[in-house]
Amino acid sequence: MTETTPQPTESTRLVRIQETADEVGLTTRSVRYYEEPGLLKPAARSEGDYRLYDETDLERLRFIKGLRDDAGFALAEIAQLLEDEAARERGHAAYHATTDPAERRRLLSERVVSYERQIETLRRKIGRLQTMVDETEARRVQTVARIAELESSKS
Amino acid sequence: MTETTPQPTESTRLVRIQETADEVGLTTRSVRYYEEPGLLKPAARSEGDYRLYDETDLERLRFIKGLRDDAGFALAEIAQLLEDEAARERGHAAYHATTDPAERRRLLSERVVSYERQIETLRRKIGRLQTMVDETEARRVQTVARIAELESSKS
DNA sequence: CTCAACCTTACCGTTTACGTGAAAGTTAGG
DNA sequence: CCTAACTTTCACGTAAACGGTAAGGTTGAG
Repeated sequence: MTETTPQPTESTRLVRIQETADEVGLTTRSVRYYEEPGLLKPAARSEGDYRLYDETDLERLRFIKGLRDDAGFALAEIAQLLEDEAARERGHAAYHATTDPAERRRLLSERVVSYERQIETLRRKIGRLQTMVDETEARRVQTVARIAELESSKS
Repeated sequence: MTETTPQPTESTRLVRIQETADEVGLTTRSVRYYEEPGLLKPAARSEGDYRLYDETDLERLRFIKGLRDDAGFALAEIAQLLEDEAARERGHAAYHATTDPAERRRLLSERVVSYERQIETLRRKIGRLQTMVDETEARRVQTVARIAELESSKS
């Protein structure tokens, strides 16, 4: 048992929490904290119980960070979005577990509804933000026009 | 001095905090709290120091609530946006205080930059949200296509 | 003038999303 | 095997954004 390096099986490179945090731009504290509301669980634990994350976890963390920073979602809301995603994946599994076309249609329909709910949530936020952009843009254009006026009358 | 009702001068109707809060859908606690970071100050105070708000204040509160609820901005960020707005208005005043075309152009340009900064901030958020919508939409479409497949092969 | 309803400031409590150690165990190079 | 660096689980601290309540002043209809 002279297995010094964990011998990365090539497809599953696992990193510890500090490297993970650095990689996605979070603190180790935040990464650990995200386990409480169930936002993510490390792909594995080392012999000595160290958290080990894989590439899927990193993507998930980037996704969470995006929602938090850019969209301003609370962790509870993010948890909801991720839960919906998980539900869809469970539906995916159930889909392959049956061959009954009617049952399959039902599962797929459920998924579509879930997607639509999520899109609705996001679109509502976008709508509000867009309104603000439009209003600001209108004022900007008006101001630019005033500048043009001054330019033309200065001759 | 049989002046019972404060005789609303028609243009400046002032309301107290409870009515104000109800009107915009906030609690009195929040409305008071917004004074701390300097988000708004009541238009006036009554003889006995009651806060009195005018229509401008109500609009401002609705604006704040929108940013908070829909856009998920922190109060500090909202304060920044409102400060920019205030700066633009000061520029507006300065604009009318001078007749020098060069100075006027400078002030207007400053305003445009301020508008653009705000638009940038909002667009960044929208962009991130839109990406999520697109991804979700793509999955939805794919799922709908799968349902159609099932439908066509059931005959 | 009276009194219920409303308001004031002040202060303590709460939730969220972490920051910051403390005390102890784990890893990995030399 | 030793040790520095990293990690673990508590556990307490903090800033933001309020909620709630106490103690007392203000308003305005009757």
